Amino acid sequence: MAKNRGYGRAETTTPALGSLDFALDRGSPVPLYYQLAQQLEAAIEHGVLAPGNLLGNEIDLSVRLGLSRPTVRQAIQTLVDKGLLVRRRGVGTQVVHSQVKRPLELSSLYDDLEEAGQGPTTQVVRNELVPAAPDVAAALGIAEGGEVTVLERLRFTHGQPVAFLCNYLPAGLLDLDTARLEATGLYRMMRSAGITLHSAHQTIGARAATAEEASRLDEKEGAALLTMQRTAYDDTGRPVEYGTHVYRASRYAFDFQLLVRP
Amino acid sequence: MAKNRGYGRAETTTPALGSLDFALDRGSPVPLYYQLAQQLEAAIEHGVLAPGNLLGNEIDLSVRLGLSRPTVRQAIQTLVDKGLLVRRRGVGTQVVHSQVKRPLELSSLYDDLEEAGQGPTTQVVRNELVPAAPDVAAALGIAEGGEVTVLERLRFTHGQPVAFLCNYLPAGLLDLDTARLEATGLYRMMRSAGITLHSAHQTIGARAATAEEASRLDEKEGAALLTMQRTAYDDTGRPVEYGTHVYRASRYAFDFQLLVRP
DNA sequence: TAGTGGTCTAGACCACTAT
DNA sequence: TAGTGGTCTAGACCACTAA
Repeated sequence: MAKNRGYGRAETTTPALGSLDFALDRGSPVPLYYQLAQQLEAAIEHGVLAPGNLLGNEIDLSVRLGLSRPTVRQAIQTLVDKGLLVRRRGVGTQVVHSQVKRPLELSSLYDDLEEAGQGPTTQVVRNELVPAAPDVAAALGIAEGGEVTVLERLRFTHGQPVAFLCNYLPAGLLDLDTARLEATGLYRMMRSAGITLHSAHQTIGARAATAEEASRLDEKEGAALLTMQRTAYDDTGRPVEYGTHVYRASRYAFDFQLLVRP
Repeated sequence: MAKNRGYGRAETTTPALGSLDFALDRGSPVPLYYQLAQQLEAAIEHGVLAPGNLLGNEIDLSVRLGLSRPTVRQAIQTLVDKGLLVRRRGVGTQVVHSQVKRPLELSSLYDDLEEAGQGPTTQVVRNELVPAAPDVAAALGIAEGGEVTVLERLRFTHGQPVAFLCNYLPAGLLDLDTARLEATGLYRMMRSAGITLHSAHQTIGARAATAEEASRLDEKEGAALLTMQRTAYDDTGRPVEYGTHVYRASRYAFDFQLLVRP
């Protein structure tokens, strides 16, 4: 009995990849497996490798490319991790039917808006050192009453307010120049300060706007707002930012791609 | 100049791990790297390996365990992928300071509620075959007007409505028995039918409740609701489900853990 | 300079899938 | 049965970090 579904599409189409030539540069500092992965990804992106296409077995590939099998496997694995390829024992490696574009990102509102061509601007409302409230202290792993930077910003696109952002950061983590904060996003400033974000915990909810929020965001009192709380961690697992954000639901929604880890 | 932050914690604590003994069973069908990864994870979970602890270099580890270095690396890599360990060239491998519990999940409302001890129940409002509307057809990659199953459910906890779920599935994908749908979740039914979810695209937003939604969810008209649209794909990338969900913001919020892929 | 992880090789055997 | 990916070994050299 097939454990399978009644609506089929051909599992394989063409063996393909025969004439595909990959240019590997052994002199480059870029790892060989990475060069291969990039070129495979480009081939998939450009449709040279169509969904359902088999990639050919790893041994042949490694011989043709003059690489060892583990190296080829490493290249393939990175694309499997990205969700572009699927491996099936006894079958082969094939291009996933429907592609996943953004595997997952710790999204930055500023980057999101800029990418969407929304020309974001920022107005810093508050930027000072304060003693940590209990929730902030807990989120940042700091003693209650310890110094933290509080940052309140209004974000606009096309002159319209989109969100009110309140963030807390460990004091001294970063030079939070107000002018730079208005010219770029917080995450970009952290990145350029050598802080690499690694993970985050997010809670997304909704509620009605208070009178104050309504006036700040140019909504009516009681309008639906989207809320997000986020704690972000750097690559050693130290909390580097805790934020409470409020978005106008009429102008913003969260959009992600999820991958299920096997 | 240090690219580093002014609030420090010691980078390393104890070399540790000296007496930690791992039991590897070569007769087991479970891969060696996986056995090692599990035992390392358990040691971290139980605090035997504390945050900041160095793991000792890979060569020594492999000698001590009687494994080859690539096998040990593979074990470590899976934990790095999970966000439990950090590797630094020239430094070593250490346990992340603040741990990430759920790296990421394609969350199922039913499972979420059950896990939270909320005893979810479901009422199937509608379960029939209909021709696909344009948006549904586009999401499922099916011809417009083609047959799809439409499923409308109300989900409760403690007798209170939490969400109204509307899902579309390719016709014939799954046997959608109403009784089973009321006893369990849709994703569980898909999983037990051999469909392995692989990725999904989600949009989360908010809006005010319409009169109809308000009466269904026991809210007032205009109350803030949390909305989600999701298209889920199986491991070959075929869309297997498209859904439009509405949650009572007063009773539900989305909660995730995000990992940034390097 | 010594020690670490990052990359790479050239094999081997096994488990699973399809025919 | 033939072909595939999954796992594993025992080395090698390099790039980076810290002292």
